[in-house]
Amino acid sequence: MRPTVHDIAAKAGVSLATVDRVLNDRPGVRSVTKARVEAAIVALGYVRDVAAANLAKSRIYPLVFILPEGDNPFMRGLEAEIRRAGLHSAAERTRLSVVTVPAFDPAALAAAIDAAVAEGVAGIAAVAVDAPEVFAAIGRAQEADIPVVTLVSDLSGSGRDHFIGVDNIAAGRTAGSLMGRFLGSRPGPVVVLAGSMRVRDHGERLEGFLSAMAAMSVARTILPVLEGQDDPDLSFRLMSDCLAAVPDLAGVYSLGAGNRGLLKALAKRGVDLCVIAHELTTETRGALESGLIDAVLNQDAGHEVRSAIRILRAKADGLSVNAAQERIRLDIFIKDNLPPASPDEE
Amino acid sequence: MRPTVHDIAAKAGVSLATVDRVLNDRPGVRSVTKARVEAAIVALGYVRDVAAANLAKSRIYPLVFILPEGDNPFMRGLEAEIRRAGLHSAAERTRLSVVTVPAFDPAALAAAIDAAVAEGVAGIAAVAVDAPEVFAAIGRAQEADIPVVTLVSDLSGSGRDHFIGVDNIAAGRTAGSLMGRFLGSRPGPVVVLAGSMRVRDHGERLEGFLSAMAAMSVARTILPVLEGQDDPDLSFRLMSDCLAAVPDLAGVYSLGAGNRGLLKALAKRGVDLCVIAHELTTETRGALESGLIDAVLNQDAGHEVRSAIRILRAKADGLSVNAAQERIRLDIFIKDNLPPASPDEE
DNA sequence: CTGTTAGCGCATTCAC
DNA sequence: GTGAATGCGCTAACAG
Repeated sequence: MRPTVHDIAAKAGVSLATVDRVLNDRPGVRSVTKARVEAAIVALGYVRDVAAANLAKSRIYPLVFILPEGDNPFMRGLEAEIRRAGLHSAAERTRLSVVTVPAFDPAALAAAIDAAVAEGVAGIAAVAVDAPEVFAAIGRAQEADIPVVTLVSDLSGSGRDHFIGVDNIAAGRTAGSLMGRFLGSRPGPVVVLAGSMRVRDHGERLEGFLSAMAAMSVARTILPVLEGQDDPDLSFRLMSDCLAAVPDLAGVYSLGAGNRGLLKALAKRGVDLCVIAHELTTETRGALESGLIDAVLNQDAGHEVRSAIRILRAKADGLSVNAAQERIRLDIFIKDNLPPASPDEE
Repeated sequence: MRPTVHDIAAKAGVSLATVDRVLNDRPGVRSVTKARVEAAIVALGYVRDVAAANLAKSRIYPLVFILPEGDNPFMRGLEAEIRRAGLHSAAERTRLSVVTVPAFDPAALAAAIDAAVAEGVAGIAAVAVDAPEVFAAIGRAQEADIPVVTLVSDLSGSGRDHFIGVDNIAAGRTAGSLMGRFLGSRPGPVVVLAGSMRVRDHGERLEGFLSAMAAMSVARTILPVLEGQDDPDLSFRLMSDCLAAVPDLAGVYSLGAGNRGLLKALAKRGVDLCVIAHELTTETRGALESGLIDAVLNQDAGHEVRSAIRILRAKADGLSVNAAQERIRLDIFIKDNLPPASPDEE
């Protein structure tokens, strides 16, 4: 049988309450007593039964997710995963809520973080925007002792406890490498369609892509980046203009969420390009199946949500996290390794 | 507050014991009483607190993993993941053990299953071999009411409760598709290096690969399959002979665990082929980084182990499983999206 | 500073 | 058939 608090109380010659105090390092224990108890703990190899502890505390963890609003399919998919995770939240003693704020808007994001802090939530997961207001708000959350994780787009250097998402530089490199191999010796320039350079993930993907393309044996022109603000109409216009202006275009790397506009422009022109996009959504899945898109780089939203919950809970309890399990992989999907469609993939 | 057994007891006008009886449908309750309790349960929207239930039961779940022995790096990596999961097993009230049996040996596998059943374990996870003895052994486990999941290689049609692994036909198709794109218009035949057709995963991968190659616009000769028995020496000899006999060989698909022998043969010849292999190990990772291998298809061993544990526990408790979470993805790794090396990846 | 006591939500004897 | 009482491992009042 595993040792319990009773065993360590007996071994140390103290009461349960005292054991509990040193276990949760609460004040009110003489250092000698504390030392004796700690000795007993290591001697017995005690490890606390978290389930029992939570039962006794009957504590619940209100967690808030802050996402950009709008029709960004990946973000809406993330939201769906959060709601789905909410169904099982009872078992994990968590209560999940979602707050949406205007995309690429630092002030709104900062306000949402402050509101969550004021509410006294047990943890915050937010899709970061790279701006001083957001830095400051995260700092205030830290001071209030509320763990914060960044989701999808990081803000390292801020006080965030953890980043949950892919290595976006590597993602860009991967896109570049695949683009190079798929194009082979075929000539023609390549264009990058982004959302906004205000979010770090887009900037990092571009950086990785450019470096991979530069390292290719076949030199290739990269046209100036199109910033579509993740907006379907703007993305469509930018892409249409580009297709008209550059008849020998060989490839497109869509590193943001402008895929709807991109696909519309491509379909209209009926050109055969090498297209690499991000995030598996109903749109990109369909385009992959029809051959309009050659590869999709993806981060698993379900995995990210579950990871965020586990990490925020662990942080709230002051526990450590299993880094290997929490690492988010960069999935490469082609037509052939597409997972079966899930009902609410968006 | 969530409703508890007390609430339902009060509402139904019975005692806790009776509530418990109907909750775990144990005998000894008049059908009228039972109906009244069940009405209260749905009326209150009761959902059982699993943590508390397990605490009260103080039950532990002995689970056994049956793997092929030998120096198959993927299997040893799987074993490492099981041991790693064992460290956290306390929290999940599981006790994990690993049994190894000779590879591709149905009788040994069947005997190991029978032994586990005799021991009275709570669940069995096994890498299946396609043979009647194994079918029969799985059947006996089912009769003893012990859940069985197949790991990595399936045996559908047997009574296994679940398969944990990738869709191997899709894996083969993916390999074929990538091979075709990477080779482009480069001429030359392609060869497949397999382990044994006695395990279904190898057969399925071959099937998928052939169909994808057949569907390519560029017709390409596929040489007869080399069966290396996942043995480094035999794989090395077969590959060396092939390289000598086919000077214009364009590509290799290694669908089993013969990568060590393959790489040795390739390094010796210093040829530049398109090589696609399975499973990310220290060897394949190194070869990917050095450019000897172009792509690695992988199934995440850690994910598989954690999934097996969750599923066996759920089955043992008669609970349902979240299919989406348990689906094992087929990872595509190229040089650029390689995850950081973990200490014990093997 | 330290100990006693009473639960958290559920399962399980043992009586009736 | 049904109910009362006890405990799983831990936390949290409340006393001393």
